[in-house]
Amino acid sequence: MALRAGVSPTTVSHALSGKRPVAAGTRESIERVARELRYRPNAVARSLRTRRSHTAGLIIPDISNPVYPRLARGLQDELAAAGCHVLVCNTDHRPSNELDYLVDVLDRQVDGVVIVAFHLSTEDLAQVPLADVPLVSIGPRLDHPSVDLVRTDDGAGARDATRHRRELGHTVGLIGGAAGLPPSESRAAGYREALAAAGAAFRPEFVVNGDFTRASGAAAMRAIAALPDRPTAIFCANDLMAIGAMDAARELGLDVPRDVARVGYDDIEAAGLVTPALTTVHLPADELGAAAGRLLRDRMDGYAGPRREVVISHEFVPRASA
Amino acid sequence: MALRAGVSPTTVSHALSGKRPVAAGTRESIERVARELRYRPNAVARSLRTRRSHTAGLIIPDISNPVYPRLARGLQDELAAAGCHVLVCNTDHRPSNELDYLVDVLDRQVDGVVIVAFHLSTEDLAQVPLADVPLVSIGPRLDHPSVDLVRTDDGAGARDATRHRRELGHTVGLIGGAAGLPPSESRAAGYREALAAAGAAFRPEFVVNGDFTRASGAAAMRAIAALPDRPTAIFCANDLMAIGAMDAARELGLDVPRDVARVGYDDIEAAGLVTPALTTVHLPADELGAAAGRLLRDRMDGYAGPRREVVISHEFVPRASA
DNA sequence: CATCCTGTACAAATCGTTTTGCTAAGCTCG
DNA sequence: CGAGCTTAGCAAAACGATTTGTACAGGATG
Repeated sequence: MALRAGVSPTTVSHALSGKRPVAAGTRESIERVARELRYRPNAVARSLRTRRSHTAGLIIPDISNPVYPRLARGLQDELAAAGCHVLVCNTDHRPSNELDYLVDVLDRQVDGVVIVAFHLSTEDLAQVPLADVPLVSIGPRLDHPSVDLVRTDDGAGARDATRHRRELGHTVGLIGGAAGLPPSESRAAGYREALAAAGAAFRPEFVVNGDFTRASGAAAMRAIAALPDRPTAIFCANDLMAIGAMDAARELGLDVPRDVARVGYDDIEAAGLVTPALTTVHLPADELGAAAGRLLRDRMDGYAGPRREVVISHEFVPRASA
Repeated sequence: MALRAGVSPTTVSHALSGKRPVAAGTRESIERVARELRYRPNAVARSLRTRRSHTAGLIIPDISNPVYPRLARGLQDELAAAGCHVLVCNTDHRPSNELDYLVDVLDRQVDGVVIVAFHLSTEDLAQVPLADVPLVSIGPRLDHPSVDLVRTDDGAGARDATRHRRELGHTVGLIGGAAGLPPSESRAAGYREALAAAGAAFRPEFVVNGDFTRASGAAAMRAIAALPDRPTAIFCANDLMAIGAMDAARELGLDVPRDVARVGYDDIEAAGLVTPALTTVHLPADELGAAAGRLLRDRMDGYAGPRREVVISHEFVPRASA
């Protein structure tokens, strides 16, 4: 490029970036040559020198889980405004992948990372040379000076859902998520709190755990249906399990929602499409992604203050009338 | 790193890559220092030198459209085997974005690109300095020596769907997609072909176009329902519109599927969850992504033969009995 | 006229690797 | 003992940009 324009690389850089003045004639001729040659600066070389890759990493369990595309989109839209692209990594819930992918994207000199961590701990994070790459955790709290947090109050969402069913006169069971995962724990905790607040007894046999899949929700429902006095409503830790529970209830000849009212969590698209429509707690995935993007952008723009925490409010979405 | 180990960068590189023999003692001491320092080679610098970024670009309309996460996942799994990460770009169907993002990822020296192009033409592509970066088009055929193609036979899928309804004795209408888009055209063509093959008249008033959204499907259904002798079945160019059509039919007091049988296209998750379940044509998005990933990998591994074309077979999925 | 300033463009260093060519030392073998 | 081979490691170039310091010319100013 510089050769063809008959000037030094320095001048080309200054002409195209405008960081230093270049004589009008020279600049025009550089621009002309650039156009003729369809010159495009090599982003890798630029990144090496400037230490900015205009790339962020997004580490999630699985992009084909319907919650994450919305989250990804919220993040991407926010970062696109900063000319930043997103590298998407699926951990498939394998604990080691969270750390491995984090290190991997850091090797690539990303300008920031957003992670939905199910297993990564503050101690794991201490081993990672984060340097001053900003990181946003969506969900769990990670203690580190440059790690911000975005979360929803899942416990409150679960409380709302459970309370709502109680107020309609139901006894409420729980189909929980996989044990040990943060959303399982907080949603189960909210369920218990709502029962306690209402002065209702917690009945361990009303609680069966699944693993967030539709099939596991069906299996859990079959287990609960077999109880001599089963609950009349079920709060499920996510929509897919609630839909699975509905599958099973129907197979067993139960009427939904008369015999078994369900409440889900997440508000995936299918929640509004099944019949009867699924009452659920809306998880504003796009807002989570967008909030994470904004926190990242602040840091990229130089924010270096204390760690921040953003709580995105959930919304209870009553749908079926029962 | 080299300083701390007391050897030259050359030796470090050889020791860690194994490209040239290094004395056992030296290698061990380098490995020890690397471990102590948690040394990780800078991927950007490496890419600059080796001209391989271990990154691919994926250009799609919108990751939050439920077809694309599956496609993305298929691609990512295939490329992960080659240590390749994926940069996801959403064009939002804006024509200029397809070209802009393509150029953008090429600037970043990606090792390959997969694009679901709705507007990009062979001529547009000729302006892009592809060099020898492999590109896979999912859908439309783009003429260029290093561009491979993966597609489904949408026309055949549409024919199957339409024929099936005809054989059940229905008159069949069409809710098409946005005019000018490849899937709209081929699916509409398949619809006409099936009618022609059955010796049935093509009735223009039975065809209303939407834009692939649920709301547009509902609007189209209302238009069709207003006809004096409306068709008894509707083939919709995608599932979302079919679900929208069902919304509208119900609002109008029509029984689904007795009064209006619908067939969709894509087989999104919700298709199996609505009641009655939606008969549809399964679009194997994950296989499309995986096939694209394999074609890319071949090229990265040195394949330089003629352009290839892979057709992924669709599958007709009858669900509602009507 | 000497000095200072301004505008313009270049040279050289830098980012952190990989790659190629080379040197030096040690060993083998006729 | 010298030619030839092997082994081990380094120097330097390269990748393609950005950044900083500097040189040179010409004009303004005292």
